Amino acid sequence: MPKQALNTARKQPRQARAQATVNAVLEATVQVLERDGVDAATTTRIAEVAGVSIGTLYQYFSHRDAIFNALQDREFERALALVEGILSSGNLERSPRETVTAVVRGLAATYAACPGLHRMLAIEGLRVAKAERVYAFDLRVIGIIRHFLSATRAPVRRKNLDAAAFVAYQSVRATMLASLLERPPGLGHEELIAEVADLVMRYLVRGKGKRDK
Amino acid sequence: MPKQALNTARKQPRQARAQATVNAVLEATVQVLERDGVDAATTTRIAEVAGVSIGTLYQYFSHRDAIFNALQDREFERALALVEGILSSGNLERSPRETVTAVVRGLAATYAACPGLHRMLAIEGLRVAKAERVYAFDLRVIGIIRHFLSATRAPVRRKNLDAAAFVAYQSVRATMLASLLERPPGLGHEELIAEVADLVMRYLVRGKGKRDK
Amino acid sequence: MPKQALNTARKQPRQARAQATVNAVLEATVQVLERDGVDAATTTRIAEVAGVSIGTLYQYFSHRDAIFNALQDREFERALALVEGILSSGNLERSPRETVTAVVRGLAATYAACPGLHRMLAIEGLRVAKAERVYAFDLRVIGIIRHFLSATRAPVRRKNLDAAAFVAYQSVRATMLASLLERPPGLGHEELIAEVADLVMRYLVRGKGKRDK
Amino acid sequence: MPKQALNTARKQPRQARAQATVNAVLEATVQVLERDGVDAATTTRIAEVAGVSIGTLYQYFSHRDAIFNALQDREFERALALVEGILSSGNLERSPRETVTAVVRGLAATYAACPGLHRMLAIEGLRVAKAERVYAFDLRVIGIIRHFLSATRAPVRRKNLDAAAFVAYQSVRATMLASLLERPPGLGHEELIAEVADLVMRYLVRGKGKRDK
DNA sequence: GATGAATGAGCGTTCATTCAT
DNA sequence: GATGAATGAACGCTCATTCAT
Repeated sequence: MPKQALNTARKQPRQARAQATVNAVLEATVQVLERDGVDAATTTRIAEVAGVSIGTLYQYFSHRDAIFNALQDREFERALALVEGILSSGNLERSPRETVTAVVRGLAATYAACPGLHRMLAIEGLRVAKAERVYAFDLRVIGIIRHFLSATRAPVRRKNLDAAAFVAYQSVRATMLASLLERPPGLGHEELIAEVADLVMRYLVRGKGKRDK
Repeated sequence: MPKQALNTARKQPRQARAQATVNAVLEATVQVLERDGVDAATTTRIAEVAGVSIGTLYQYFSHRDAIFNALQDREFERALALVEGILSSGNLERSPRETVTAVVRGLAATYAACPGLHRMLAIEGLRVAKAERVYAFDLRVIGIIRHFLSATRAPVRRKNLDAAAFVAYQSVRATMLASLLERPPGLGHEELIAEVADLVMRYLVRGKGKRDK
Repeated sequence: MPKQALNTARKQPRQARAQATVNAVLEATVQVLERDGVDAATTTRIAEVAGVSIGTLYQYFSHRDAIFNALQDREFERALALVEGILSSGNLERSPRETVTAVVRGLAATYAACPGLHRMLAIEGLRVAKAERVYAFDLRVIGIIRHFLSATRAPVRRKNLDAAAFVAYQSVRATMLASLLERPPGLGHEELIAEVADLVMRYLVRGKGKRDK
Repeated sequence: MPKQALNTARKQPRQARAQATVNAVLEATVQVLERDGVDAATTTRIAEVAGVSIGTLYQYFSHRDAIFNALQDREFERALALVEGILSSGNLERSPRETVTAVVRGLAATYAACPGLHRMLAIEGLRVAKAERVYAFDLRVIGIIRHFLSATRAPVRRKNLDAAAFVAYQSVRATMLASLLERPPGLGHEELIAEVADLVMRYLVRGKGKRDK
């Protein structure tokens, strides 16, 4: 079972050159997304930027959405790894606030690294056709959070851990993304992270206001 | 004060029939959005469902986006009125939790009334071209929330009211919309409202856990 | 036989108000042509500028081209009257150069009064559908010029008077219009008139160089 | 030096098939123009006649006008080459009348080869948007004529050579085109050429009446 | 495998014209 | 007569996708 399978990939890129092409297309897409926005991300443009012919592109991606899906998978995987890494048992000794802050900061950094990409991912995630994929991802995040909440020594306030994980995740995600795209004035990056972390902390953990250790 | 201002210069409906047409187009768009999703909302389809020729549609909307914009305005106005109604000074005597719950429930109801529409609104709101409109709306919501926070007798915990309003609004919005579109299992509607209300309450108000009155 | 019959007119405007409407439409068309060019001369726009509803416009002009045709008739009539006035027997005593210059200057003034209109007329005149109308007009001009050439006491050089009239007319017309629309530098208005007059003079009249009286 | 430069950035035809397609489109346009006139020259029709899909057409021409522009360039270049060839220094020994007649005849032949095309070119040339292109061309013709006038041994009568070139060019152009489109009776082709040549000769050259050698 | 020319369904939009009020 | 809301054929154009070379 390959760790990163393109669901709709036409062929398993076994050769190095093939993998290089796939990467080139993926990177090109991100680049186009960042530089010119969603609407510019046509297959022609992507192939062009990737330095590859449109025919070659279609040899590795059965249709345009497959590229977006691959990108989505990649980001999902990345986000999952991030969250999992921080919430893994090894960090159970850290203070809850530190842990939460680390997750929020990590997610914020992920979004900030390529806002255009995440803008697209957010748009695509809202299409009915993509609902399943997003939902599957959400379930995995929730699973991880849920597991952490039931393992942590911190006094968790919530009863319904699934609900808590969902609410916490959506709140963090939406707020960080919105702040990145709208850039509201009077809201510094660090301050926002602190606010969101506090939002989540107070929601999840009993008696853990700002001044508590 | 025009009852329904079209953003782009186009014929102002002077006859009753004209206003009916505008409404028909707007309703048709919502219908298409609900039934078939964003991608089906072509001008041809909308005109068809509205029982109107494409030419007529263009008499009242200078371009397709103008329809979406009108819908956005309508929903924005609706949401604003809702929030403002609940947070207005008349409700200062209510318990903070009741107030917050009312807002969350109201927003949830608004979204639930036409999820497809709000899905589209969310997508459009993510397009760079629409950033300004969304931002302007956000500022107004923030203003209302901010005003409430500084007027309420409840002990507000936050220092930066703008940040608090932004974080609270985005969290509520995203969570309610996501739950509507993804329908995660094990998360009843009322339970979700209670969770989100609690999230916001603990974040905003000092010492107001669930069991407090 | 009405002196100015609109060939495709729907009704004879017997009442004063009707005639006023026809004029308003015609003037509005000229205005739009001058201010915004040919492509802006839509029926809607014309009706708007004329202060008349589109329905009313169509009560006096069976189709858009009827407006253009009326304008063409009007300008043709105007040009014809001008040329005829100058070339009429009463002016036979004037020096040929004066006569020719007067015609050239008159035509130039006519074009300069509303370049946009004549631009449109030139364009329309090139459409196959309009060939007949232009041809009929040309025949009339040629007739007038021809008559003058056979009546003048000046020594006419040409044998084929029809050919001469045609060549002279087309040359004057094209040069004056082109200079108006392209405004070539280093070519003053008066200088151009003198040049064109000289072109025609030398072509038509024997031994009538610039320095001859 | 690209053999055929498209004004607007579009795929440069690298394969032989591509160049064939470009030619097919251009030829198809001329054909449509000749057979059915300007108004029939829709992109769909052109593609159809070219035996090519509409998409293919747009691979080589960024918009419909680009086709017309390419055709304009081609004809401009052709006319320029013709005039330049005849007025080049090698022909200085020929009698002026022969030279002028050659130019007039050449231009007449060019127009007669595809009247529909030149009708369209004339119409397009009258659009404000195209003024620059026409003007640029006119400047080039004028330059060539001017250069010839200052190099010829024939006694040139005009002082302002720019004006003379402009007037002469416009006269020839307009008369030849009008005669082609209107086909006035009693005016044979050769006779017209002789008339126009005489018009220009008498205007430009001193003491060179018909019977002079 | 790679290429890129070719495809065409389908989109948004315009505007001359009609006709119920 | 006058109005202007409604009409819809037709246009220019895009872009994901295919397939001969």
